[in-house]
Amino acid sequence: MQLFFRMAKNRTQPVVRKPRTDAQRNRERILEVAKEAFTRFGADASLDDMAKQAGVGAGTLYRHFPTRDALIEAVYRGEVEKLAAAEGKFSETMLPVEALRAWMLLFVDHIAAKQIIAPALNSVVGGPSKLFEGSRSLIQGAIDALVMRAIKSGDIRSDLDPFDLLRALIGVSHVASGPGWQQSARRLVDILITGSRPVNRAASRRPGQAKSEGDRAV
Amino acid sequence: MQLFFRMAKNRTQPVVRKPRTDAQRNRERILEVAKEAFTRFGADASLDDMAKQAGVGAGTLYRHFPTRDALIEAVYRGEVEKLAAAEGKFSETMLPVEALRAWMLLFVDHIAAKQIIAPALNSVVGGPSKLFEGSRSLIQGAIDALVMRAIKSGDIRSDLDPFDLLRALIGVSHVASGPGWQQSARRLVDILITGSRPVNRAASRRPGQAKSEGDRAV
DNA sequence: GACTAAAACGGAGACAGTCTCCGAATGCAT
DNA sequence: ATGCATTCGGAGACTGTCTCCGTTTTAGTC
Repeated sequence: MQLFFRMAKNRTQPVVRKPRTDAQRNRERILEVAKEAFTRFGADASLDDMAKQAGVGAGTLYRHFPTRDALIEAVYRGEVEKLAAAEGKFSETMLPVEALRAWMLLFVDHIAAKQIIAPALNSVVGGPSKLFEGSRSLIQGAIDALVMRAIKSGDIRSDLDPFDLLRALIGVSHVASGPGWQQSARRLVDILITGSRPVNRAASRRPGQAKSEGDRAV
Repeated sequence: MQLFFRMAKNRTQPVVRKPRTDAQRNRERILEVAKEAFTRFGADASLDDMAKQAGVGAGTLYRHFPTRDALIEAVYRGEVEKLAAAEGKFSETMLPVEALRAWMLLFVDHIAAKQIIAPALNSVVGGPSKLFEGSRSLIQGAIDALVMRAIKSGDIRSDLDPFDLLRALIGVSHVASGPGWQQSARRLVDILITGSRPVNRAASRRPGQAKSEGDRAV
């Protein structure tokens, strides 16, 4: 009976072995060290150094995480998941626009604070890279839901593409350095929200232009 | 007498020699090759390869441009200068907001099109790097002028920090990849402009929130 | 035109980081 | 206890950065 069961398993997947404990342990130590190293030395800290630091060979590190990006994603997947989870909470307890605003601010706080992830996130919106596919869908799902709700409530223009906002957020996260970047980021989020409101509720352009006619001299 | 004259010269500046023609020629060939290489292979194209391509030794390249950033700045200084010049033209011929919008779009077109420059521009808003100091002041001057004028005309909120907009633009430039980024960038510029209009002319928030109360279910 | 000091050249090589390969070690399943 | 799939780990090939210094070139002078 038991044998039969295993054979059935072997059909679908080669073998379903429990992952070796040392492999698991090494993986976690690498992640720990990597997080430390990335925040200390930036996105291009030496991978070989991390391996040494974690007490494993370079081969081990590269087997677990074939590329630098893969390692970065693994390190920060936790943050991404928190972010995705926050969407649900905000949507339940806040008004549509405010939920969107709160989530955007959280994005800036969580992501931009770890400068390392921002460059890597580019592959989310752009590159041919298939890495970050998991993170991408999580984030995309969250912002899609928030924007949809805000559009339905009438607080956000119906022609707003959530992906545009995501691009903008990643952009803002990119420049997360220099004095006062956090304040600046918050102001930018407000600007983005304001700029995403429906036209009839936002500026009526014609009067604005007409009025400015008198002020040509500067 | 002549000797005397030369000695006098030596006091102020070691010697005022005309720059060697080969140095000048090599410098230009390096720039040419570098532009090509950066656009073909991205920001981390091999510098040694460029040297070889330009028919000079690595030492020569590094003497002219001590760091990668220095080379990048030199390559794209032309673009930056065009951008700064455009500010004056726009300010003279267009209404304040429209000038600002046009310049922002030009920024996206000129800068974001060369993906290479965006990462380097980070040092403009952030890093301790003293490179790009020249470019920084040019760009900053342009956007300062545009925003000031738009504020005076009443079309833009008076508490808008031009530096915030600059940050946002650089951010947008950062994500200049993937399908349709150019359209997306244009939409984002519009959103930023709209979001920067004075509050009394933009959305009045309270009614918006009140109205949204009825739409909690989503 | 020949001379000379200053400047520029250029490539060998030291160094650092990435990534692979494969013999040795390990632990899961029986 | 044992076999074998899986993992380990580090030597080493490779690539790119940047420096050093002997050699070459040139502007300015006589």
